[in-house]
Amino acid sequence: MSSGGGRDERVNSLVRGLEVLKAFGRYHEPMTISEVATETGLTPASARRMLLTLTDLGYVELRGKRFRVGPKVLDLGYSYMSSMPIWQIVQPTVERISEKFSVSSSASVLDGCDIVYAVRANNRQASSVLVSTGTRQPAHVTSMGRVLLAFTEPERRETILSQIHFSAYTSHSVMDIDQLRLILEQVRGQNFSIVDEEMEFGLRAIAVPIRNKRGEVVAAINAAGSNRALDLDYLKNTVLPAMFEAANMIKANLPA
Amino acid sequence: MSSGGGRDERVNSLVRGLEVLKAFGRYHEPMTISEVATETGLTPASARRMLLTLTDLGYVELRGKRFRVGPKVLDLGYSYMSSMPIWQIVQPTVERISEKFSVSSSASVLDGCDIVYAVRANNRQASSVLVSTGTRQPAHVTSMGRVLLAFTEPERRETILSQIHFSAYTSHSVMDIDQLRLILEQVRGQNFSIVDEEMEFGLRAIAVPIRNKRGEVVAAINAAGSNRALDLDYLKNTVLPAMFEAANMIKANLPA
DNA sequence: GCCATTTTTTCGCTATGCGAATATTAATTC
DNA sequence: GAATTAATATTCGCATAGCGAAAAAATGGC
Repeated sequence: MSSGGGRDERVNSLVRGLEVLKAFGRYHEPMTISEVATETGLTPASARRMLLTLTDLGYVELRGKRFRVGPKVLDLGYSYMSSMPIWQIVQPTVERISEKFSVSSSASVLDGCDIVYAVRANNRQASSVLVSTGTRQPAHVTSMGRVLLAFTEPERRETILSQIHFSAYTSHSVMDIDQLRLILEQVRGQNFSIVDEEMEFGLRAIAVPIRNKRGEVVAAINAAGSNRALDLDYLKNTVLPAMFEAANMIKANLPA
Repeated sequence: MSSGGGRDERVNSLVRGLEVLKAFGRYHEPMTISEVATETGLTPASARRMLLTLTDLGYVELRGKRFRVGPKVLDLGYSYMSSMPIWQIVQPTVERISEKFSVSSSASVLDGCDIVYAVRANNRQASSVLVSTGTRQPAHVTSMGRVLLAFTEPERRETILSQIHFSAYTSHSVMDIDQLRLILEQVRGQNFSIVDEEMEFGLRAIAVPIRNKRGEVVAAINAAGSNRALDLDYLKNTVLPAMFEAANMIKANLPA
């Protein structure tokens, strides 16, 4: 981006301001000016200016001495949901799957090494994991992440793989990049993925890719629940066909 | 904000950049530089700089000649959800209500003249209205909006009321500020609201306030469905007590 | 190929936003 | 309550960041 002309085409004040907004997501609590300054590396005077600007615009609210984000920031995220017709189609679909199979059903996309949840319908008996639009989870230990990685362009995939930080979320978590490559190859072959207790004990999930009319994988959809309730045969023989069907229906309804 | 000192404490480049982000929510489609420039009033050179910055940061993606927001913008909205413990408590609650009564159940807050949805659990038989985190609806014709307005500080409420744009969403919509004031007074007295086909034909909803430990109303929770399925007696005698109970449970679980 | 439009690049310019320093206020310690 | 420390608000000199205009290059439509 700094190529050519020697002049920076990047608006640094915007970068700094967004950094302040981002800090609220990391900190999880209302913050004072000083805390924002510390969290962002800005001087107190700069942090204050950014905060006052964000407050003026309504994205941040001042309560006493502390700033916190207000509901208006949801507008920024909402633009993602409203600008892509796919989510309007997927939303009722995950609701149907959730109800039909008493599972938690979600759809997500890949962003960096994470999946980002876009829509979700939960059956409470299925899962007590708190997930909402925007929730991130590490792609490599989630069913949807596996699907999305498997069908990502090879070069891009290798870049992502090289950035993965392997952690033992459970004792079942994949910890090795070569093992993960094998898994993804398998996923590519079978066109679905199953993850069993790799991110969370007791949780089993199955995911399939959502393709657009050009055949490109644009999202993934899953069904998840406790492994006690979701027996593998049931998953493969009953749930999976319905999910392929759902993915095809979504594809059929996507604009060209 | 421009008070004192004669110097503007507002960072205009941040304002402009956020204006560009906001434009994507309005436009609902991928945009070219020129379209962004037109939509925001910036010059093409400025619009380009903002777009390149946002792209560099990952919030916007360039596809061919068009820019569109990427899933990373959901991080910005997510900071709202993650910084307030209330939504973690409310999420399973709305799921329970939705399942128990075969309704759509949501929670929202007031922002300007709108309610902004924070969490939702939908039963597809109940509602096919597409709502997700961040969805806005006019407060004055929604059950939750009525509750939130009723319990807003009087001065603030009058300011909001004076900004309401009365439209006939249906033939039942309230169209008069005095009538609305009467309704809100009633809501205050009974501590719940029912809205019947005021925003959407066939839709009936009931809402109660969620209070924090200090007794302040901080959100509203509702149950909604078709007026065919949700008979008024059932709503008042069966659903409403459960909602009061839910609101109390949420309050009990909120941090001090 | 021609023309209109859009995008990209360049660059002079100034006002924007910066950080340092100081004043004021608030919080903490004894 | 007084003294001290920390945080916030304000001021201001300054230089560079970001601007818009203009030109060059690229693209799209006929």
